[in-house]
Amino acid sequence: MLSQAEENYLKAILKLSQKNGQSVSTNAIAEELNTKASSVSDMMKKLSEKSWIHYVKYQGVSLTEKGHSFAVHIVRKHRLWEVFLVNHLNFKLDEVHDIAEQLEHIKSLELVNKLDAFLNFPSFDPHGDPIPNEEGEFPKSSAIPFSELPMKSRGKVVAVVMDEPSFLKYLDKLNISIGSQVEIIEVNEFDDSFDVKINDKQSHISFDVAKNILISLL
Amino acid sequence: MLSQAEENYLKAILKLSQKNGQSVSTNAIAEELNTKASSVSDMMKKLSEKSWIHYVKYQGVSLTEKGHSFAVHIVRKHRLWEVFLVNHLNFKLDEVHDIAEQLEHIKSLELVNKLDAFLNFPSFDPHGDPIPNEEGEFPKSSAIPFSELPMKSRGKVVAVVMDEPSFLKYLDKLNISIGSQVEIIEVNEFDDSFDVKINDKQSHISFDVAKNILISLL
DNA sequence: AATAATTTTTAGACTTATCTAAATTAATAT
DNA sequence: ATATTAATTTAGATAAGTCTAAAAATTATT
Ligand SMILES: [Mn+2]
Ligand SMILES: [Mn+2]
Ligand SMILES: [Mn+2]
Ligand SMILES: [Mn+2]
Repeated sequence: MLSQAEENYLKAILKLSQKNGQSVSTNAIAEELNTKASSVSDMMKKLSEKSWIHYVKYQGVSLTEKGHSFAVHIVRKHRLWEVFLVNHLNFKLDEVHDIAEQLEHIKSLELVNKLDAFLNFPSFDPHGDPIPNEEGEFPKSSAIPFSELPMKSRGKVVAVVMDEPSFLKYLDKLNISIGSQVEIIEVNEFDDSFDVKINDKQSHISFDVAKNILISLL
Repeated sequence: MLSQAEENYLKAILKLSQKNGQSVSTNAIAEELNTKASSVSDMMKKLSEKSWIHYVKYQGVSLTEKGHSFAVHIVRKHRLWEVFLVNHLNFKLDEVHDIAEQLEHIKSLELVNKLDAFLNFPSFDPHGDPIPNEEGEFPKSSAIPFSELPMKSRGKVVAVVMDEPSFLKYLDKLNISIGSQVEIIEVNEFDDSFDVKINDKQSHISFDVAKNILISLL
């Protein structure tokens, strides 16, 4: 069974390899985890012996298939807990990361899947990051949060992340429902809100609302 | 900040001193935690230096005030998580302990209190064990689960642990509400169910129902 | 291609938590 | 009161994870 430290290393390697592609350097991992390069070297040797990563001295590391799917599983747990904390315990967006950083290490497959069901199988976390399903598959990339819709492009609402009645009621008021056509007209920098078109009618929505609406590009 | 190991030791000491009163022996702790007496001795020295326990060599240990209230806090977390797992994630009674054993170590006062509120400030966990409040006070002992009402004695329903609509509806059908007079007539060993009187009318309830109804003795 | 700068690894030390085996203290029985 | 037994502590090892400082390898620069 993986230690908490080992899990954090795997997650860091996943994050860095997703960002920069190819193999990940010792220094990059050290920086990501606020530790020293020498500690990373030690750990890489260990993870490599256990076949979680491919490691050639001085050449950087990459995840094995086994390592990759485990790292994805930790990310899944992290993001599901964040959904719980924000949607059900009323935490603010900026308060949940550190707690999820701990909760992601709780070991119980049943717990993860029951939590997933309880949350209604969300596809994105409160920060708009995609949540892999039980099989480790990320939601189809065609669905993105409204808040990340490219300028000028049009999209169709395909899902809603949050299931709070008050939120759904508010969407109703905004005339947003599954299937609505949407488009971002302008981003207001100072509060991250958006001037938008909903079914060709001009409207205005906050970032908090936009990130909870999933769009498929047209 | 306490390590997970230290927290488990404090909790074990609390549990043993609640059961047997007075000071707790090295061997008792070792057995409770499935470890060796020598490991316990080492840890006692450490906890004592940090003022979590009173420790005199060969004389056993007891919690300091600080140690006691911290241990109670861990118990609080453990039991609140158990309520969440059973009432909201549909875990069975026997499946939650090991998971709560991990969750109890998550560090965030805000999390505990928000969870408490989300669960509606329950007084007992799914096993019928009392849950201390934020101040570390256990629910007044006059309230006990129906399932622990002594034979022949009568009691009054003062609270309901579970807040599931389906459960409340079922209580309604059984004619049980706050203030109802209840009495246990007989315990059916093979399924732990009870023959009872509710407002002097004979009825039958399962253990699962009985443990979620809080009684104050008349 | 040789040198300098940077990155990475190794060597050695430290902390936490655990163990086995031996020594010590306390409790019990003669 | 001694001797025996049981409980507890100490001594010495080990494993995980981290660190600093030094050595080695790689990369960049002249
Ligand atoms: Mn973490
Ligand atoms: Mn997130
Ligand atoms: Mn525990
Ligand atoms: Mn319990």
